[in-house]
Amino acid sequence: MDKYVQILKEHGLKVTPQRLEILRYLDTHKVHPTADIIYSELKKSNPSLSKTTVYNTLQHLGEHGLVYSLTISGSELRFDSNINQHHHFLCKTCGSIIDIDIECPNAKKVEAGGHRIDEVHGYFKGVCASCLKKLKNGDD
Amino acid sequence: MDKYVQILKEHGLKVTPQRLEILRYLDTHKVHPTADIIYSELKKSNPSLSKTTVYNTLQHLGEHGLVYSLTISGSELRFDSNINQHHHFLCKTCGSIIDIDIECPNAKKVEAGGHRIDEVHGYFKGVCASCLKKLKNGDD
DNA sequence: CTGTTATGTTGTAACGATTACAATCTAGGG
DNA sequence: CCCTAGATTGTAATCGTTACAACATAACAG
Repeated sequence: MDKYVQILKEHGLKVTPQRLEILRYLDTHKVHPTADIIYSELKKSNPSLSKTTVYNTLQHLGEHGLVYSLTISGSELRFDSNINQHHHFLCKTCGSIIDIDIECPNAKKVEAGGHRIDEVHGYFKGVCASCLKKLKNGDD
Repeated sequence: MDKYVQILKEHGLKVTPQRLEILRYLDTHKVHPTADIIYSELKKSNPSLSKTTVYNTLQHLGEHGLVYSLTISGSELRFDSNINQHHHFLCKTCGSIIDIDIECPNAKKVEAGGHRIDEVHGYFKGVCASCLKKLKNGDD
């Protein structure tokens, strides 16, 4: 059985072509796309796709822990299908979001305050190594 | 001289009644308000206040490091006048944002990757201690 | 104190991301 | 194969934020 069909079934979600395509897209394009990017890309092969479907599906997948939404940019949500705990770096020059493979060692302290943690987001913002290099070369 | 007048002058910003009021509001209401909350509250004493002024001022203050904007909610910016490094907890039940007084020990690792870090955001989302207590009592 | 000017303020309109809604369609069980 | 709950679609509405142009004012020079 198709990998994505199986994932949906395991979570009790109805299997539809749209959901399969969105799942596949997220799994094969790990660049933290926005809903609009997903919509635009998938519309190429499925012109009747609705943006509402993309939003609905992303929400459903999120409720089932299959995707994770990042608020790092502040103006739009970005979606990540990598569920392992990791942090993100946003380059304010080129706009790219880079995975940072570290976990937060502080969570336990927060739980010690009596709160229940469902999500941990670690965001760093600045200028990425690649853009820094370009800036330096520009100075010559 | 007024504390807020001094802050503005130190940063080369023109001193206007609007800016003073916004600065004062942020300094005396450390609840991470949205631009709209600041606007609504200050409009009571200054009915001619424009929302654009609030946004412009918040942006200016941000550029001068006097306020810090949080993207924790994903749908709106929230503003914090506490410049010391700390993290935030968003309660998905009551919506409140709680300061978590810890620093991120991971920043050095990110810098080791060659990136330049300007901002560090640590967000936890879940249910706060107070809401958890209420939920428990409700079970009785 | 007064005139000048750069800068700040205001109100309205535009914008972009997201959500609401109602009509239509379809996956999946019986 | 049929039924129905749930999914999809398209449009319109909403919300936070930004753009813009007219007007007002802070700050500085004289």
